[in-house]
Amino acid sequence: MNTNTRKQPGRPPAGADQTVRRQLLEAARGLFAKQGYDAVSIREVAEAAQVNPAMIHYYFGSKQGLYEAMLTDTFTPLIERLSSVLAAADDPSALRNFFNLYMHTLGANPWMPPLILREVVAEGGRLRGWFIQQFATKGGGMLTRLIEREQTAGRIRADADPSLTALSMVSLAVFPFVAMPVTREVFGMRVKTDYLDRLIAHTERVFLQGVSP
Amino acid sequence: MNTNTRKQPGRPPAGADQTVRRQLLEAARGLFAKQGYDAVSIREVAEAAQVNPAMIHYYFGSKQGLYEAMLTDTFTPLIERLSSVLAAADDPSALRNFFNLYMHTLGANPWMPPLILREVVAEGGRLRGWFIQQFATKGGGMLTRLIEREQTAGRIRADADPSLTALSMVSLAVFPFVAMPVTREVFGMRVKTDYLDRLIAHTERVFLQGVSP
DNA sequence: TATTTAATTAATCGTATGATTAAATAAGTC
DNA sequence: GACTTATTTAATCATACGATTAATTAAATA
Repeated sequence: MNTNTRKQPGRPPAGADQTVRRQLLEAARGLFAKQGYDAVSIREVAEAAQVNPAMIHYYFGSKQGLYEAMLTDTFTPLIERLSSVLAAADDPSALRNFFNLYMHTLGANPWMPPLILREVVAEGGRLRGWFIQQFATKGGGMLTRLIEREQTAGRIRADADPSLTALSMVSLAVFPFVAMPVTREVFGMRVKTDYLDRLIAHTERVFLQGVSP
Repeated sequence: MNTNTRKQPGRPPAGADQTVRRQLLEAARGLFAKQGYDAVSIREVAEAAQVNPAMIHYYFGSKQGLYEAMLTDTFTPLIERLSSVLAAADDPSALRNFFNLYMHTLGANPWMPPLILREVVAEGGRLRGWFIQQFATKGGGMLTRLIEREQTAGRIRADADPSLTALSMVSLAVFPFVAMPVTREVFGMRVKTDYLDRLIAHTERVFLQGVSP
């Protein structure tokens, strides 16, 4: 990918993209997602990005700064896309659309599930508060309201608790991805090209049928 | 709890229980579950257990030794109980029994979900291999076979993929617990005494109805 | 051309950590 | 009572880590 000569000291030409900054963000995302914050040293990140360790402090101030920059850089687009889908939730296929976008996004970005696991779900996750504000209070509340709307429309049985129903939906949609490496071995699943589609179709049906009147 | 005088140097009386060892295991379980392996220093564990840091090496050889001892001490009983329930899976309520034991156990031992998250589900979890061998290959295979049996009995629709069905079941049963601190805030759930029972009843119904013919 | 600014490098600092050791204490063993 | 064994303590070691600094390079600016 990087066929140019190695970065050399000295002021870069005008209009140059900050490739070093981006290399650091990407290396950090991969390593932090796989090993966790504490287990990764800034020296490792620098080596993976093929830059000098001091560059981390030059661009991000500290290890913590690099980490937080990587997190916002990673999750902001996801949050925005999900929110927009949930916002346009008037049509009857909104639930199905949400399922598809959510699961396809997770499937297409393999580093997302482990990061969400560490930063949102796990105890002491640094993104939990931010995530709850950004997505949950907004998106989660919207998800609950979407389910209530589906209930009044008669597509979801009326005696189901909306919050618990939303939780079931998220469970079905998220867990298969965060647990993918385990479930593969446990249930002997092969990674075929159509696995993701079969998983989504199956999950969608289990949920919709499970909460139908 | 510990009203006796502080432990003093010198050989203990015969038949004395190794309280220091047990205190270390319990302190380690709480801290490691909450903060993760790297974030916890042996000095913290020793302080929480009110013993000298060198005791960790005396009893367990190393931090790693303490950690692994704590993990086996914690998960061996769980594995055994789940396996035994899955083994006696001839009666028609086996699925319901599994749901109840599984979710009640997780609900009754709050340190289990975060530990499972870190050690089994998360990338690089130290227990993953062992867990897959112990529970998954055995228990997971049994779970899949149980579902196949339910299919031939006509209680689960025949066109459902057994592996994906097992995955849906585990998703519904596990995720609410590992994500409990988040979902509480996201969906505005209050921790009432009957929350666990309502959660189990709801989840059980969503699954059974979702996979019914 | 002279000066300033942006980027990169190598070297180093202070600290927290896991680990180890030798000494001290007290019960068991003969 | 001599001495062996089990447990606890305090002190110390080596190291890896995050962080900082001063020097170096080259483009921008004037």
